[in-house]
Amino acid sequence: MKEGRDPEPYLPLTPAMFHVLLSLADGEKHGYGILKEVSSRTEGKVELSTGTLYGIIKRLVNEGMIETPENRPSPDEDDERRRYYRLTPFGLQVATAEAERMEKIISIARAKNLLRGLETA
Amino acid sequence: MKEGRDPEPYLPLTPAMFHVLLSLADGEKHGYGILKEVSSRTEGKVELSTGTLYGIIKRLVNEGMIETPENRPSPDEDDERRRYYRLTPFGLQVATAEAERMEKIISIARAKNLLRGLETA
DNA sequence: CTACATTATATCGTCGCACGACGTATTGTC
DNA sequence: GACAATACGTCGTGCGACGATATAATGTAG
Repeated sequence: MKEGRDPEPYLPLTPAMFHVLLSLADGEKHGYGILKEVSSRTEGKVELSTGTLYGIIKRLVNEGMIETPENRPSPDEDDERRRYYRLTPFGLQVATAEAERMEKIISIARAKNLLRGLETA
Repeated sequence: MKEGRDPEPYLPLTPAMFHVLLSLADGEKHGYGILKEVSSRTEGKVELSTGTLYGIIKRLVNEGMIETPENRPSPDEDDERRRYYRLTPFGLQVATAEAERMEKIISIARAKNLLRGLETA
């Protein structure tokens, strides 16, 4: 069976960190692009500051959860200033583990009637 | 319509804080009882230290999310040492808002294929 | 009866992290 | 030519989690 690093010690992720991983989950992006994706995805509710973002990126790279792809995008639509990042397999594992952790908490919240049930119609 | 305080500025809750509110969502408990409930509910994965717990309790009381009930439990099964806490209506609102926030993130994670879909059978 | 574990509450110091402020530079628009 | 937007980054502050530590009552095993 696939035995990589254990994601557990990294949980729970901070909300900001999870937003960044989530943002990269469907394709590589550059820093500023992550900022904009998170903002639009959350309807402007989550506005990561650059201080938050670049600190997180540094840590994620150090921990091997994201990496910089070697090949630049098609040279015509490239921007020299941009630095791209993508999830590593381990980064994906951590993000998935965090999502599963949240799912469990949600089901408890549901059991305690904090949320409408799935079929309470 | 019911117009109380807005829970939004308090979100996202820290995982530890949410665990405490969640613990009180189905009835009042005392500090040590919260510790044990969280531990058993999470299968020992979340072990709040007393430093974490009593700091959180202090803040939650200050912010009006929890309160101490005036009446002690039936005097035979009481323990003088215990201090009980219960959710205020506002505390319930905040916990619910946090649960809803998590639900949204989970649905995004699902959309990006981080979790098995509901009907992927 | 005397240790030791458990129950129970509380404080303190450290460290990690989010965040706003600031800084620099390029590109695009009015 | 000015200003907004794009894009990267650092630094200081402050809050919060957590382990360590303290205190004390109760319950249990030897």
